[in-house]
Amino acid sequence: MPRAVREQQMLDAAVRTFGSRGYMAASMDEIAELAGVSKPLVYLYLNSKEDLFTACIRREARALTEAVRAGARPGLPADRQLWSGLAAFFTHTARHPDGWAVLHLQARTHGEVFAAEVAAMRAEIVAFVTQLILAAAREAHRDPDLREAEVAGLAEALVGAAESLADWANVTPGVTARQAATTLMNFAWAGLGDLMAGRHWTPPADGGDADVPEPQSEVTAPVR
Amino acid sequence: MPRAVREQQMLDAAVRTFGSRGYMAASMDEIAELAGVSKPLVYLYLNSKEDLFTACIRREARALTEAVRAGARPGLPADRQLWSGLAAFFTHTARHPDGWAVLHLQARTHGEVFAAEVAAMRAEIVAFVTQLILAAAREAHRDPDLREAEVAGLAEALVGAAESLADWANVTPGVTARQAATTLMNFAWAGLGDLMAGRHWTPPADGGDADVPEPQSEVTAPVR
Amino acid sequence: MPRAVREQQMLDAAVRTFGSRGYMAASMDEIAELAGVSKPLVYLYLNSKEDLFTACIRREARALTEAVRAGARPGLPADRQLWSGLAAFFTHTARHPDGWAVLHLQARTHGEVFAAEVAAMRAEIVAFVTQLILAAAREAHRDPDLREAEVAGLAEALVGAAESLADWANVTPGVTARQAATTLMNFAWAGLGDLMAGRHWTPPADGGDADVPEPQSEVTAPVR
Amino acid sequence: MPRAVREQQMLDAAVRTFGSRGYMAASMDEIAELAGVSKPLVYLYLNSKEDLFTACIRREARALTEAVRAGARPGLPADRQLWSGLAAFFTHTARHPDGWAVLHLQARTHGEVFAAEVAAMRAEIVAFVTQLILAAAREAHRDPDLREAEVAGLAEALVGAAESLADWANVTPGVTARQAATTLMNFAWAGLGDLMAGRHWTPPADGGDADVPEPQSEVTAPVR
DNA sequence: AATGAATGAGAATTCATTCAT
DNA sequence: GATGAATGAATTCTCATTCAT
Repeated sequence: MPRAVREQQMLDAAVRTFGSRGYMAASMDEIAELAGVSKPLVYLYLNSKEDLFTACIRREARALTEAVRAGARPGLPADRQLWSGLAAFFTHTARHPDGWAVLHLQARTHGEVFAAEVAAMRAEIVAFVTQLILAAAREAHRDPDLREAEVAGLAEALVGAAESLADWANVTPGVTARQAATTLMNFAWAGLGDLMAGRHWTPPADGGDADVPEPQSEVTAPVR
Repeated sequence: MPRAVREQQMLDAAVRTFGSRGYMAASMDEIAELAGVSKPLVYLYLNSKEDLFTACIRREARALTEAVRAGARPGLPADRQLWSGLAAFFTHTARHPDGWAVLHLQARTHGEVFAAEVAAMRAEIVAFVTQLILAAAREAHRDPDLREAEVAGLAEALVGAAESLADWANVTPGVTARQAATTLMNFAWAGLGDLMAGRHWTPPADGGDADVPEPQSEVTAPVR
Repeated sequence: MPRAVREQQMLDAAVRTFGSRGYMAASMDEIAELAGVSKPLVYLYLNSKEDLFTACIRREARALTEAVRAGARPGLPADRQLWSGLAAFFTHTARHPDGWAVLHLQARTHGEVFAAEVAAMRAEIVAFVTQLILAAAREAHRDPDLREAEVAGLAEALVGAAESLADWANVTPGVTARQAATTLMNFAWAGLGDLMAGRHWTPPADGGDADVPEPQSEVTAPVR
Repeated sequence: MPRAVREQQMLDAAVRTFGSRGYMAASMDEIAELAGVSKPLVYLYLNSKEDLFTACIRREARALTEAVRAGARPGLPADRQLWSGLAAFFTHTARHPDGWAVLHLQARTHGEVFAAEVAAMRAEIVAFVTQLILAAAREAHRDPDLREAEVAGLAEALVGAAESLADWANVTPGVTARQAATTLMNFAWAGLGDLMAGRHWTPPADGGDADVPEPQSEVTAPVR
C-alpha cells in the first residue's frame, strides 16, 4: 500500500484517538491498531507522537478554515457572508467532532508548541471575521470609527461565542448548524451595528473593580 | 499542622501544577514536593489523583462562581449587574490563571467525569446570566416573547464569548478586566435589546446549508 | 532495607552484568533482577542507565587505584614498590574480573563520557608509575636526563603492558599475579635502567616509514 | 555495479560506522545509507549484522597483520625487524583509526565470537614477535634458556605495550609512528637483552602478596 | 500526624530482519 | 541487481499507588 494512503489512514486513526481519549491518554499502540498497521510503521512515517499530533492539528486546521472560507461566499452582503461562514463552521464542527476536539480542546491543553499551531489557525479566522465586520461597516456607508483594538476584541468575542455554540449545538439535540448561526447573528449583529453607528454602551464611572477583593495569597510554600 | 490547613496547601500545589503542567503531565511527586509534604500524606488526605483533581475543580469552580455572584450586585439595573458580574469574572480569571486553566482547559480535556464537574458550574453561570437577561427584559416592560431555547443559546453565546475574552485579555497586554467587560457589553447588549424589542436578524430563506458540500472522505491531501 | 545498602547491591549487580554482557547488551531488567529489586527502584536510586554505568566506573576505578596504591608500600626501594604495585594490580584484576572488564573494555567502548571517566583513573595510575620511575632514577643517583615526553611514553608502555598482561594472566592458567609482575619487571626494568644510564636504542636513519604504502582511499561514498 | 565492489563499499561503510558508533549503537540503516545502498541489499550480500561485523573484523585483521609483516623486512637484524614491524603497526593504526577501533575495542567488547576472531589475529602477531625475540637470541649466539612461558609473557607484554602506545600516539599530537616504535624499543630491548644474557630481575622472596588484603566484601562506600 | 522504601503496569521508541516485486 | 513496505521483539523510563513503621 502506497505511503501517502497509509499516512492518511494513520492520521484518521490518530484524530479519532486523540479526539476521544485526549493527547496524553492516547497510546501509539491504540492508534496503530486503529489504523490497521504496526507501531513501527507509524514511527517510520510520522516520527513521534508529537509530530503525529502536530500533523493532525495541521490537517484539521486546514480543513476547518477551508470549510469556513468556502462557506462564506464572496459577493454576498457582509452579513450574509458572515452568517454562511458561521453556518459552514457549525456544520464542519458537527461533522468532524474529533477533529474539532483536537483543535479546540486537545491542542490548547498540551503545551505551547501545539497551542501555537492552533493559535495560528484561530488568528486566521479572527482576521477573516474582522475583515467581514469592516466590510459591513463600509457597506453601511459608515467610516468605521472603531479603534483597531476594539474591533479585535469584538472579533475575539464573536469567534469565542461561535466556539462555545459549536460545543453547545453538538450537545443539545435539535439545534442545527443554521439555527446556531442565526442565534449568533441575532446576538451579535445589532451590537455591531450600534457600534458602527457610534452608539456605545458605557460602563459606570465608579471603580466597580474594588468590589472584587484581592485574594491574600495563592500558595504559601512551607519551608520544610 | 492541622489537617484542614495541609489540605489547602495540597490543593494550592495541585492547582498550580495541574494548571501549568496539565492533568496528565502533572505527577503526584511534583505536587507533593510543591506542597512540602510526602506523597503518602497526599494520598491519605486526598485519596487518588482523580479525587485530588476533582477537589481542585470543585474548589476553583466555587471560587469563580462566588466571585461572579459577588460582583453582580443585586439592586443595580440588569445591565449594570451583568457588566459588573463580567468584570468580576475577568478579574478573577486574571488573578487565578492556574485555577482558570484547570477549569477551562484541563477539566474539559481529560474525561467525562471531570468535564461533568465543570459543566455543572458552567450551567450555574449560564442560568445566572439567563436570569439577568430575562430581568433586563422585564425592566424594559416587555414580556419576553423569546423562546426558552433561544435565550439559552444567547446565554451560551455570551458565556462563551466571555470565556474567550478571558483568555484573550490574559494574553493581550494592556487589556483590563473592566475594558474586557465593556467590550463584551457593547458587543452583546444591543443585540439583546433588539431581540427583546422583537427585532430579529433573519437568515436567508434558501437552503444556504446546501452550499456547504459534504466532504467526500476523511482522506485529504497531507498538510506537511 | 536502607538505601545505601540497596545501592551497593545494585552496583554489584550492575558491574557483574555490564562486565559480562557489555554496556549496551545489558538490560536494566536483568540488572534489577540480579540485584533482587524492581526496575523502578534502580531508576529511583541511580537515575538512568548512563548514570548507573558511570557510578560503576567510578566505584571500580577507585577500588582499583586504591588497591594499587595500597600495594606499592612507600619506604621500599622504587623497584620493589613498582613490583608490589604491579602485583597488587594483577591481584585486583584477577579477583574482580567484571570490574576490570567494565574499566578496561566497556567504559572505553561506549562513548566519550565514559571513556573520559576511565581515562582520568588511568592518568592517575600513569602519573603514579611515572613518579616511581623518576624515584628509581634518583635512587640510582642519576639526574634523570630523560625528557618529560619520553618518560610519559615509557609509563604509557608500562601501564599498557600491565593491562595486557592482566588479561593474559586471567586467561592463562597457572600464571599468578606475582609471576605476572615479575615478568613485567624483567621486561621493563633493564630498559628503564639503560635509559637512565643514558644508553639508548637508536632507530635506523633511513626513512623506513616509506615502506608502508599509503592506502588509496578508505571510503568512496557513491553519489546515489 | 559488480557485487565485489559493492561488498567492499559496504564493508567500508560498516567499518566506519562500527568504529565510530560502536557495534551495538551502529544501525544497519546507517550503514546502508553510508554505503549508498538499500538495507535489503546489505542483507543479501552480508547476511546479518553479526556476519557483517565478522567480515569487518577479518578484513581489518588481515590488513593489519599484512602491514606488520610487510613492515618487518626479513634479512635485517632482528632488532631492526622488530622496530620496523612496530613502526608499520603504528603507521597502520594511525591511518586506519576506525579499523583499529573495530579490532582493538569493538571486537573485544561484544561477545566471545567476535573476541575469538581478533584473538586469532593477535595470537598470530604474538607468535611473530616471539619468533623475532628468539631470532634475536640466536643472533646473539645464545641458546635461549628462557622458558617457553616466559617468552610468551614477554611477547604478550610487548604487544600489549604496543597496543597502548598506538592509542596514545593517536591521541598525543606530535608523536609519529617512528617515535612510538623507538620509545617501545628503548623500553623493551635492554630488558630482552638482559634476559637473554641470563640476568633476571628477582622478586622479593617474602610473600609480598600477603600485603594485598583480600577485600572483605564487594560492598564499599558509595563514590558519588 | 507522617514518611522512607518499594513496585505493577504501561508508556514511547528503536532495530534487525523479511516479503513481494 | 535492487528496493519500498512492513513488523516482532525488546528496551529505557515513568507513574500512581501502597506498606511498614
